[in-house]
Amino acid sequence: MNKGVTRDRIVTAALDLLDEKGMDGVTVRALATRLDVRPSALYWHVRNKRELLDEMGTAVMRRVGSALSELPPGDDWRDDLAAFASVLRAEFLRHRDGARIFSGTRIADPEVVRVKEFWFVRWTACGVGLSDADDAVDLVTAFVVGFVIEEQEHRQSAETDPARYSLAERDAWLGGDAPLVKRAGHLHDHGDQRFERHLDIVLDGLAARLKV
Amino acid sequence: MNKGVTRDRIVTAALDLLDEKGMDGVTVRALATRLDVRPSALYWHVRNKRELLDEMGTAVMRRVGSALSELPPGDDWRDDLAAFASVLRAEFLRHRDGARIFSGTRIADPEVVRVKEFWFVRWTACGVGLSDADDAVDLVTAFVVGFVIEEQEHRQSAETDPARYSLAERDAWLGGDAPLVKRAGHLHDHGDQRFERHLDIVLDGLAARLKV
DNA sequence: ACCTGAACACCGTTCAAGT
DNA sequence: ACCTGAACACCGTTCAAGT
Repeated sequence: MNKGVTRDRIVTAALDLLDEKGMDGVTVRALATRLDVRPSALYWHVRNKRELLDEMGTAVMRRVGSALSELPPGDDWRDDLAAFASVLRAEFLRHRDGARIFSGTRIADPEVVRVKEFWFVRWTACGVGLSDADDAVDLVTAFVVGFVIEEQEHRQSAETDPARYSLAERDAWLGGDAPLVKRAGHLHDHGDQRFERHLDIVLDGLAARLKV
Repeated sequence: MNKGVTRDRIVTAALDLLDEKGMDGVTVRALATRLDVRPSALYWHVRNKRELLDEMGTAVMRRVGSALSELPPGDDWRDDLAAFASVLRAEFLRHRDGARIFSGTRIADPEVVRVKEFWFVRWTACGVGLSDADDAVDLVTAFVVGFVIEEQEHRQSAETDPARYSLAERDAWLGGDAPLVKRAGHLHDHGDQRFERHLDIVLDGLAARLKV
């Protein structure tokens, strides 16, 4: 009944492995075991490990694309970009170290490209310049990547090493020479509301350029 | 004369190895060979590979901190953040895959913390709220990380696989269904001027919140 | 204090051979 | 067409033993 090791099954199993064991756990041999097959068998379906990693990234980006195309179109570029940012973050958060691992992946997946074309058509119709529109998508992407890398790093090391991000430990480590940095640490929030706030700042900056 | 394998020499050699061979080339064994010593010897100086990686990241962040403290202080928060962004990008660019590898690293290095305190003192004196100031530093950091990851990914695969980012190949791949995406690709620039432009957008967004 | 030697339990990848 | 078996050249890490 395991007859039928397809490229798709390999990629799915690899993503499961990533979530369970982390990046170091995604080995060709562990993958083979999980698919009930010998390691060398995988090389019939996939050229090498690098190609497997690319395929995993593509799968994630495909999800981003289809999640976006199922969403009702926003009222303007700002709505569209806000939706894009949220969906991208959500898909990164689904997988351990998702932002770091999948950020390099060619975002030029067909699904995502189709959505982008759709945006460009509507935005330029509203008077937004094409290269400004292109800048906007890339800038939001960069922001989300950077934000979620930090977010996941923080979450994950909070699990494995709770002391590392405890405020008390931090205060002690900082000593007496940095009172404002210390106070800022206590004001620091996390999660969705922080993301929305920072995203709004980026979109505010874009508004200055994109407005006709 | 090789008597004296210190933690510092290990980290320096590891960074050299990273630049020459890439991330996969940074192995404990290659490092030992380069230091003219047996692999197990390194474990006297360093707990494990993870600790070595952390140490590499700390070294990079220390450079960011000292580069900043040697710079003349800017006129306002915007100058300071622009300088920070440029220095951070420059240090990431010094090392292969620098942004991806070192982005997770505790930025809470003493040197960097000292610079941050200095900023906070001056900015809050100008009426900027402390938590806004903290947001600003983190937001700029996230942007730089995201921007440079994309930038390095692009540069490096342009070296190893020139076809991958050729416009002609891209146009062919896109087909006829995405004319705007295709045109946008031709308008797309790279390097310093792109960075400065995107950074300005982020700073514009921040200006709306930070101004008294 | 600092390093070697030898071992252990792993890796990714290739390729002839099987079915 | 799809998979196994066996091999190759690697990994990180531990630990007794040397100096």
